[in-house]
Amino acid sequence: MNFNAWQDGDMTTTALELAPAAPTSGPCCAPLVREAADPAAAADLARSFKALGDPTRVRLLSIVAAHDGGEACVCDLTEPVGLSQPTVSHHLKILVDAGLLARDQRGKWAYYSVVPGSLDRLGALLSEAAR
Amino acid sequence: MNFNAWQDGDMTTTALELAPAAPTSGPCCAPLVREAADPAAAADLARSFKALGDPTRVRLLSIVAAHDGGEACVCDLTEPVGLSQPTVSHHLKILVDAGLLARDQRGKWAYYSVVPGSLDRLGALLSEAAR
DNA sequence: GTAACACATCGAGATCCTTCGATCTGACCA
DNA sequence: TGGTCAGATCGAAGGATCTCGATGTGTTAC
Repeated sequence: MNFNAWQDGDMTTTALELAPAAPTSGPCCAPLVREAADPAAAADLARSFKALGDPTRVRLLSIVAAHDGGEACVCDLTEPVGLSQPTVSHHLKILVDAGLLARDQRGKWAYYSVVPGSLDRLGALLSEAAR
Repeated sequence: MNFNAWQDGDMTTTALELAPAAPTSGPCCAPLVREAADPAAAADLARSFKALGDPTRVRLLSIVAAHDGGEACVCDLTEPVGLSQPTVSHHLKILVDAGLLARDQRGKWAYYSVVPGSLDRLGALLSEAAR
């Protein structure tokens, strides 16, 4: 997993070529509004993105994916992110609840791994959303 | 833009076939940790996802994209999401700051539109992250 | 049985986020 | 010049989130 490419890109927020048909006066509020994402679908989506909306959780996900065997226990994660064990445990629970990480208890250790396809699914949804 | 497909899927959080080499006893904390995403890159990524981590903002993005000409003004958005004008303005600012929406002032109206490629870029990053 | 260990859960404090009414800024019109 | 409209900005209230130390739970080792 390579999240570092995010930094190197040219995320230019260029001005858009706006549709010429847009009026500059008169009533601007068209009565019909195409509701592309209903509230329930939006809430589901937002829940997944919210889990990725914390730098610590992005790092945890990344470290787990890059770890030997694609899995890591809590004690592997506290030191790299520089947070306490309860805090790391809290973030891992959020990632599990979002369906991004899976938890497997083996003996006294809890092993976390990335759920296959979960990131792909989110990514595909974003890539296709703009069409 | 169709965000509704998110609801229909089978986002199964199946148990993973875990690597058999993982030890069930002995020291579990390997000294070397491959840091896949450095803190700065993780923070940048999290900032983008955090903008998408609110159901209202997902709906706003979706409504803007589905609107005539791919753009909409604030007065087109307050009624569909059922929130006050200052609140909608606040959410739009967050989406603009995240590079997902562009703002263009024409006369006394402010038109918002999805920044081309911004969602694709995030989506591609997620799709490739798991590799 | 008892001790040690890995991890989850439980408050609590600090901070951030969402939302609103009120107000301010510009643009347009008479 | 004054009025109206679209939208941004400004506090403030309420709730959610992040983080921690303390503690509980289950497993392993002696």
